[in-house]
Amino acid sequence: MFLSINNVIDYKARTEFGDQTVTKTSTLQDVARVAKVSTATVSRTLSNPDVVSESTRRRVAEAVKVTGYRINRAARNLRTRRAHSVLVLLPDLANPFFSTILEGISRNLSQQGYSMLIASTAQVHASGERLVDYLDDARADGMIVLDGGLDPDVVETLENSPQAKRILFACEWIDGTSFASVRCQNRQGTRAAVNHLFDLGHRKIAHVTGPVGNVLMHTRKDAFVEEVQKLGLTLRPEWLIAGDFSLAAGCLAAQAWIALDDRPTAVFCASDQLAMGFIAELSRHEFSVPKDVSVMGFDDIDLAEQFIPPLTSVRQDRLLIGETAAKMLIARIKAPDDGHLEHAAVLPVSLVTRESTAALQ
Amino acid sequence: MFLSINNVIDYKARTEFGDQTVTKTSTLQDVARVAKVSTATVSRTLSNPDVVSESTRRRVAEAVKVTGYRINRAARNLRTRRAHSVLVLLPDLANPFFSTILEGISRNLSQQGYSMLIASTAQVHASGERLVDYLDDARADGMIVLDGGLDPDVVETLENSPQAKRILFACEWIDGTSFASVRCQNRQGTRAAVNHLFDLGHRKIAHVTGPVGNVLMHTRKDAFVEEVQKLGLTLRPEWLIAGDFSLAAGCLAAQAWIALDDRPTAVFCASDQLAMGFIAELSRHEFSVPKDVSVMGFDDIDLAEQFIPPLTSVRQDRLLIGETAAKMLIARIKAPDDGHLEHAAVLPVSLVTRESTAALQ
DNA sequence: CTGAAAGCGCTTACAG
DNA sequence: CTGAAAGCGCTTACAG
Repeated sequence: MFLSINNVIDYKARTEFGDQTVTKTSTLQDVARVAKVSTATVSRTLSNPDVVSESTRRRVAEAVKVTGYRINRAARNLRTRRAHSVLVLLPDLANPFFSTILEGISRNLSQQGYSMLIASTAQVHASGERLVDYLDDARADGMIVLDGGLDPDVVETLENSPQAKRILFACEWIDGTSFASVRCQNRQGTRAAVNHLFDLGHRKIAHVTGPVGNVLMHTRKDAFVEEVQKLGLTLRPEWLIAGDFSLAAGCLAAQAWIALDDRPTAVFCASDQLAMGFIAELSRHEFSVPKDVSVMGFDDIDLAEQFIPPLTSVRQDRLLIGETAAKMLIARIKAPDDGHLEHAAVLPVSLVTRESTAALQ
Repeated sequence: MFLSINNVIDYKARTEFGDQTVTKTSTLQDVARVAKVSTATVSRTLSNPDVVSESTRRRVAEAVKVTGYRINRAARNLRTRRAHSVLVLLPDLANPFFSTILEGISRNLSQQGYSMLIASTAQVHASGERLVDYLDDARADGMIVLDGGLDPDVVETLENSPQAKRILFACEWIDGTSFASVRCQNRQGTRAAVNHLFDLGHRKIAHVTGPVGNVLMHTRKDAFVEEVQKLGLTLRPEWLIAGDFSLAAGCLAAQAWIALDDRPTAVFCASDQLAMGFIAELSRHEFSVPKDVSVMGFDDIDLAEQFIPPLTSVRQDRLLIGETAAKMLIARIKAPDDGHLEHAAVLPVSLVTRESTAALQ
C-alpha cells in the first residue's frame, strides 16, 4: 500500500467531517479502526510492543502513519495519574547562575520522557498559589527546588505533604528538614580556597559572605573561619564582610575593604559575582588586582574566565548538579517506597587558578 | 460548624479507606457529596460563581475547605482540550541572555493561569521528538520561539501545521514566514550606536557581527553599513569583522583589530558578550579602552554596568519583550480567529552611554 | 495474543 | 438556578 502525505490529510478529513477539508487530530480510536484491532491493542503496541504479535505491530505502525496519530498526553496523564512533568522552582528567573543547572535538569528529564515546568518562588507567591498545589493538582509529579530561602510555613506544608518524597533540593537545602538533596562540596571548596591563598603567602585573608540566613553563606563562612583558625591565622572581625552574592554587594564590600586600616592581602568571596563587583569597584579607586590584593570567587561561572583579570574560583559542575538532581528525583517518582533510594548527593568541586590571585609580594 | 484541620484529614481517610489513616486527594465528587449538590454545580461554582445562588456558593466553599479539594488539572485539560501551558523554546538553556526574557514570559503567563514549559532546540532534536508534537499531543497550547535558527524543514512543518497561529517568535524571527513576532528596534538601535560614535568624533568605525545566517546579525549589519554610508564615512571591508555573539568571538575579533594596518578608532559590537570579549583580549595586549579605541555593545545585559570599563550599549527591555510575547500568544490561543490580533510588536531600544566609549583624542 | 468494558476527574450542553 | 448524563482520549485489569 502506497501512502503519500495526502492520504493522511484525506483520511482525517473524511473520518471526522465527511467531505469538508477540516483536519482533526487522530485518536487511538482512529488508529484502531484503520488497523482493525481494538484500542487496547493499539495502546499496548505503542507502550509495550513486546506483548503483541509481529503482524499486529506492523498493522498498527502502518495505521499510526496513515492517521498521523499523536498521543494525547492530557488523556494519558489523567488515566495514569502522572503528569510526566517536573517543576523546577527558582528564587529568581533572571539570575543567570541557574541557566546551566536548568540545562542539566532538562537534558536528563527529556531523556526520561519528562517535561520541565519552571516557576519562581516570588511568582508562585504573588499568584496566590501554594507550592504544594503543583503536586496536588496533578500538574507536576515532583519538584526540584533551587531556593533554600522558602518561607518556613511553606516548608512546613511541603514537609507534611504526602508528596514530600517527590521534592528535592539542589544547590541549596534547608537544615532540619528531611528532603532529598543534591549539593556541591561547599566545605571542601572553601578549604581549597583558603589554602590556595595561604600557599601564595597570604596571612591576612578576608571573606565576603553571602546573604545572612542563606545556608550556603553559613556553610562557607563556617568552613572559612575553621580553616583560617586551623592554619593559625589572625582573623579580625571586620575581615568578615557581609554581602549577598550579588555584584552590587561586591562593590560595597570593596569600599569596606578600602576603609580598613589593616587591609587583608587576599579576599575570598562567596560567589563570583561578589568577586567581580569587588574587583570592579577596586579598579574605580585605582587599586589593582592581584597586585594590591588577591581576590577569588566561588562557582566558576562562564564569565569568570573572561573577566579582567581572569578570576580564580572554586568550580561547581552545574551541568552535573542539574543532571543528578533530575535523575534522583525521577527515581523517587517512579519508586517512592524504595528504601535504597539515594537521599543526598554531594558533588565534587575543583579549584580553578587564574590571574586574580598571586603570590604575596 | 467548626472545622479544624483535622477534619480535613479525617474526612479524606473515612471516605476512601474506611478507618485507615491513608489520605487521598479529594475530587469534585467528594465536594459534591459534602455540599449535597451535583458535581455540575460544584464545577460551576468554582469556574463561574456568578451563575449559582449565594447559599450554594457558601456550601460549596465550605465543602471545598472540609475536603481540601484541589482541582485535577489533567482532568480539566482533557475535558477542555487545553493544556493551560505554553512551551518556550530556547536555542540553548545555558545562555544567560534569555533569563530575563523568561522572567517576563513567566510573569505574564502565571498571571493568566498558564504554566511555562521550557525546552531547547538541541534537546528536542536530540530526543527524536518533533517540535510540533508539543502542540499536537496536547502538552502545550502555544509556543514562544526564541531561536531564529530552526532547521528549514522544522519551520516548514510548523508553518503548515494547523497550530501555526499559536506559535510566536520573540527577539529573533524567520524571514519569509508569517509567524507572529515580538522584537526590538534593531535598526534604530544600530543607527543610534553609529551616531553616538560619530558624535564623539569617530570617523573610522568597525562592526563585529553576530553569526552568519542569524537574522539579528544581518539586520544589524545592514543597518550599520547603511548608516555609516549615510554619514559619508569610509568603510573598509576588513572593518566588518565576523563574530557570533560570544565572548570567545569577541576575543578573536580583537586579534583581528590588532592586526589591522589602519585601525578603526571605534568598534560597534553586535552583542555585549562580543564587546566584553573584545575588551578583555585588548587588555591582555596592553590596549586600553576607551583610550586606544571606543567599544560598545548591544543588549545591555546586567553585567554591562559592572564591566571594566562600564560598557556603552543599546538597551533592550528584555522583561518587556517577555511579557509582550506571552500576552500576544495567549490572546491568540484564546481567540485564534480574531482578525484584530496583534501580529508583530517592535519594542523600543535606548542608548545607554557609559565609559567604554569616549571622544576621539 | 487480543477485546470488551470500566473509569481516571473533570465540563458542558440540555432539560427542567 | 440546578441536575442527570455524556464524553474528553487514554490505560488496564479481566476474561478468553
